[in-house]
Amino acid sequence: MPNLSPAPVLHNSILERLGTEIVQGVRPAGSVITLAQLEDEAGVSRTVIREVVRILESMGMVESRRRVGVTVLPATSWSVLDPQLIRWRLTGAERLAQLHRLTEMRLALEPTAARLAARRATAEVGIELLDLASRLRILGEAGRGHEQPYLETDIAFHALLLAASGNDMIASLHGIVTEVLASRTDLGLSPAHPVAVAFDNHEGVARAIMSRDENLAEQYARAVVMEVWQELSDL
Amino acid sequence: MPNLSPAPVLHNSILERLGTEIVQGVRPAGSVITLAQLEDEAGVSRTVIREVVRILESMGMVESRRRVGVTVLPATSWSVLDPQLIRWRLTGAERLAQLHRLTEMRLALEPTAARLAARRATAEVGIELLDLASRLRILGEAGRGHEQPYLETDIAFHALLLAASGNDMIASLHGIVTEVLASRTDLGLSPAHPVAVAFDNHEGVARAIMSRDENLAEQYARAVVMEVWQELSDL
DNA sequence: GTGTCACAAAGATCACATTTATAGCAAGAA
DNA sequence: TTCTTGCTATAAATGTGATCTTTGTGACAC
Repeated sequence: MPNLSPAPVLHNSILERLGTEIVQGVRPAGSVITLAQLEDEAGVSRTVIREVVRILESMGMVESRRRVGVTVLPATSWSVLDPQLIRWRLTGAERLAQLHRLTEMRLALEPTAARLAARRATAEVGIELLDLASRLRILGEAGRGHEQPYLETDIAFHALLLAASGNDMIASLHGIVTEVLASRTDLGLSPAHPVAVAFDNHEGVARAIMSRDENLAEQYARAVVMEVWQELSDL
Repeated sequence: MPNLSPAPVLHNSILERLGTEIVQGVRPAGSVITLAQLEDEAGVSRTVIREVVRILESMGMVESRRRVGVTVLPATSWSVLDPQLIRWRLTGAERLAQLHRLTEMRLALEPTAARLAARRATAEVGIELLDLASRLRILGEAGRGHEQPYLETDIAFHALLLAASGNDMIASLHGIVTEVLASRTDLGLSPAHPVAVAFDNHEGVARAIMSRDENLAEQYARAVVMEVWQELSDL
């Protein structure tokens, strides 16, 4: 697992603070603050604050104007697909809503990714997918569906599927899948014994891709996500 | 139309320059440059350069390390869904490849957006969608399919559709649709007289949403995007 | 309303202190 | 010899602070 936590440079921690504060509504849209205020609120120098504000600005979260200050922008203008922002919105009160949104994104992406993969994936990738799918079955049938290895295998399967789409925009969203799956386990929603049809669906995706059956691959992938989607709707 | 062009502040123009240079391969992955070099290459002060590098860093395009300098990262780690990066990749040699990627994203998103809209959209939104769809028919049958009003109506239709999904992550991707449609007209691919089935499909989406038929809405939306997808595949 | 004027705050530059990781070299062990 | 291990010099980012310039806003006068 790559180290996702950013280097312990000053501006990163400040960015993290400000970002989460905005997301959680501590600093609501329309609220204004000057660089000088931010400066001594955080107890750092001008330069650091400016760099942080610049990043937030490039994410559409704030706007910096002369003579006015730094204004928090409404959520409608945020770059909600930015990985950092995705993470921030998974904390606090927003978490469940965010999980819903993310799962809907999966519902859109994974079936299409499977379709594209059926068209483009190499034989090796197909084998790898099938291998991961059968490992899921083995772990699941052993009653280990709620443990770390199952989660990791699941993540690997879906990341590979998205990558196999051959579209880097789709592949770049593997972080979304990772967050959803991890949160699911985290919230205790992952059963020790997953239903058998889940294994069938995963293997179905892999087999359909290997036999280049685009429609079937899409169907199975949809079934996989639908299961989680249903589960989440009940909450 | 909101003003998308950034304020004419110094760091924005430098950002634009550096960003496109990286995207177009002028600065390949792995290439290293120091802040000092960038500084007098661009002829601006250190502060400006630092802010630019921070933004590129938050987009996963460069990495800044002590004692080494600023390293360009491989495309695999870029935030390819960042609106700025999307625009950059639509310039130069990357353009056609980017259009393919974007269309594939549409293929994933729009059918699901239609499905969600059928579940959630208000009656007003349904009416508005149908209105836009019939305007498309009127303009198209009048042989004005390649003109600006048609393009604008088309963009409005799809933006509203994505917004009606009720998922802000999906809605945030309307920029993608706008770019694809605009490029299509720009490249002269939009016929003066679009095929009649295109109007049927747009209206079909609107009507299915109004009658809350999720499956039908998804099907029609897929048909709409498929048409463009086919078209683009022939290039 | 319309102009203009004062000023607050961001934008930009500069100089300098601090930190850290790399590279190079030296000494010792295998 | 060759391969570690450890030290050291130093390049470059990181961080601080002071200062000047620019511009948009609000208020005041007309």
